[in-house]
Amino acid sequence: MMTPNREDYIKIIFNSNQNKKKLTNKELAFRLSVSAASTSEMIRKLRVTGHVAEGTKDGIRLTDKGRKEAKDLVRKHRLWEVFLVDHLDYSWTEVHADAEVLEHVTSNKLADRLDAFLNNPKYCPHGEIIFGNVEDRDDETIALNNLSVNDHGVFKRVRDTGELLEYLEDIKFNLEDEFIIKEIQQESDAILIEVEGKEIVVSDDASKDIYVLLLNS
Amino acid sequence: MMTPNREDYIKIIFNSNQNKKKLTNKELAFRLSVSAASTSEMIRKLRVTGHVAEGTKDGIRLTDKGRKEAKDLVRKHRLWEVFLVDHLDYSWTEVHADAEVLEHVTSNKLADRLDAFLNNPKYCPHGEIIFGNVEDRDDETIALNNLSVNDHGVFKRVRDTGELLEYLEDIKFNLEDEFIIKEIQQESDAILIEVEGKEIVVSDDASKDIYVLLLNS
DNA sequence: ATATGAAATAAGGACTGCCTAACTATGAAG
DNA sequence: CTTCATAGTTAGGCAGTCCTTATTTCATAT
Repeated sequence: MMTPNREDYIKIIFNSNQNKKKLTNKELAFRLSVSAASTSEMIRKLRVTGHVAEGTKDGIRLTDKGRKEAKDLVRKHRLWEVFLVDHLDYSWTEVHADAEVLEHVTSNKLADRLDAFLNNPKYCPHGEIIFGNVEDRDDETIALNNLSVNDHGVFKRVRDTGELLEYLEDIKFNLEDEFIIKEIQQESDAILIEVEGKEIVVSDDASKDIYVLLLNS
Repeated sequence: MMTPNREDYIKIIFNSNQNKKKLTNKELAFRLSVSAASTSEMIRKLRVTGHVAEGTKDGIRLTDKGRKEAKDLVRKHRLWEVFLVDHLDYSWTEVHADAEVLEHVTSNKLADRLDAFLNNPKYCPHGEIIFGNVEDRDDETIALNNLSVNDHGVFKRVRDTGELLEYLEDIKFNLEDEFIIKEIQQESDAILIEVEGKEIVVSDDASKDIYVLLLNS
């Protein structure tokens, strides 16, 4: 009944719902690189199985059942990421591919045991919360692009979007590092940051995917 | 191209080939609980992909390519078993189900890293060798049913067949335990064994799946 | 030489998941 | 309020996997 494919649909819907963005059919199709007809059809099926809510005005939304399943998957994905990084020497750019397939074949027992083995981690290597161990972030992180010169804070979370991670790895960026904003460049809005004694430049685009905890305010 | 299903076919063929048993279409169908037509069809496909040898007289046999793939899978399966038992507190009766699905989604990178993490184990929890770390057993194990009264030896390997494992778990049987044959019962051929100060009875049937290293000779 | 059982083939069914093309609904601009 | 563009749905179909039963072919032991 639930296939990896259907699970991927559910995860994307969950993600959008979390971000309070109204998820349209078109957007979903785009994200999955399939036609709008395909998503219409799949959404219909997922309504039948009770994962996607019926007749909503505010875009495609999950039911409680669908949300539970999505959280389960995300939890498993992130637990595997922790394992891969902490114990198998994966870098944070490498983890995604393996975690992605593992999550779909992970029984609840396995997830629970893995969780215990990892000492119930609260965050994955990218700083995302692990459901079950934390329900919501207990700190108020905001995207880096909202900061001003002289603001200082600490990196807490990076949205997992391939290229960004590679760049951050290159410049030896680490979560929990403290930083201070030195300059925000004209035109580009790129941000010059001092962190751990070195200066790095983060493009405006990238800065939207880096979440920080502000320490001055 | 390779699906978990096809991989299961290959594993079964590999297993039979290892045991030098001529594998017939019928036997394969029986083991997979499908019709003979299904296996005929699948074998045809696996010949096309170069996994199963063409026109063999001695039953269905793998090609080098097929054998390599089977060994890979078996290796992954057993590595996961070691992980589950050694680090996630699985009992040896529990490991099979999870290892079975994990093996199909395990990249070579993941397998290698896991292998290193586990310190290149030579044997899985049932005493089977892990390819890559050992190519063949270096000891001469024989099935328990070949022994005579007063023979003594050490348990080395148990064929993974569900019920047997549960029974052995019940009686706190462990690999590497030393034992001595006290008695072989009339009629039933059941074997009375003394091991770790306690006496256990192993049915003739079960004894064929327990492999030991003989210490007296 | 033939009967028997094994294996292969033919034909088709149930799924999943995708597509294009056509149609319908919706909502914003005139 | 109508119109027009865009979003969404439905219909019909295709490819792929894996299975089935029914039938044919093949090998071999008597």
